[in-house]
Amino acid sequence: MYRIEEVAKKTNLTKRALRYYEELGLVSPSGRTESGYRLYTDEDVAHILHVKNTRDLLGASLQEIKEIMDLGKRYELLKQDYFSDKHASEKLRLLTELEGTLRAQRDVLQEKLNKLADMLQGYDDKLTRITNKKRELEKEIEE
Amino acid sequence: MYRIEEVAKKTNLTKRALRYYEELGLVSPSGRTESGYRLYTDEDVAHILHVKNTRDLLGASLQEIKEIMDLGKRYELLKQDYFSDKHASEKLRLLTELEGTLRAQRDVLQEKLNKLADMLQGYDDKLTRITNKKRELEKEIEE
DNA sequence: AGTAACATTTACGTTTACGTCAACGTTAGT
DNA sequence: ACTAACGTTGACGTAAACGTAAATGTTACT
Repeated sequence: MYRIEEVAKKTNLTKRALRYYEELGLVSPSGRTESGYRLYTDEDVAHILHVKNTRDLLGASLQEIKEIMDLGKRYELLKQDYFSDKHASEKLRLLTELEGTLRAQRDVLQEKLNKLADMLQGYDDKLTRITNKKRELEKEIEE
Repeated sequence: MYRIEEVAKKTNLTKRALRYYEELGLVSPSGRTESGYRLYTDEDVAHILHVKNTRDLLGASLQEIKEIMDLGKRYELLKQDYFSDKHASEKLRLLTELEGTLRAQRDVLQEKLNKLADMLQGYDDKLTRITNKKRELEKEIEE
């Protein structure tokens, strides 16, 4: 179990950001000491990193991230009462909703991936042009 | 030449955003009508799209984007006085600086690309698991 | 036992990236 | 010639994502 500063270092977030994320209901430490210090598990840290990646890579707002995760949690809850067939159709509905949003997110990611690849190619082209230019200049100077 | 609303539609930015970018020195319309209306060329639009992509994909702040582009412009300026060998070493210095920042940006992009690919894989896995689960549930309901 | 380094909550402050009027001029269609 | 739709420049407002300071308690070391 880690205290907040450890987690801040591990995740490269500030302590304030961690508390803020908790305030939004995005991440919660698994426990507290008797005196009230937050205690995070490795699992908590992994979760935080996932949130951070979603923010950085998908470019989603913290609210959006929360909504995605709440959807997942709602399903996990339903999953619990496994043996109540009564709720099978309800499960199916939720699952379909979850599938929809996930597929949408996936498509956004795919789109970003494509654009990123293009952009990277552009950078590489520019870099080789610069390298050539540098060689030219170095020759020019030598003389 | 397009007026601002056209450009807003083409780039999927608001008119306010376009003016704001201009205020920051990020993008300027190539011309104005006699009465003061902004006029953008296709080249301007392409530039704006590049800025937008850099913001969305690299996740850079508008200030950072400006700094990157200013560096490029500084080089373009030096490039102008092509025949003054006197400045060859100065060119080389600027070029090396430019190369450095570009390479850094490239590495960030590469890193993001890798993480994005991972994340995408994660989504796909989750989606196939959900699809299976749905099939299960559908069977269960039929009976 | 003292103290430096860590933690807590509360609350106000700040930056970025625009949104939203207001007051006013321009363009274009009928 | 009128009017709707578009443009301009201020200038103030705002949401998100924290930063920062204050007041206070806790750990841990010497």
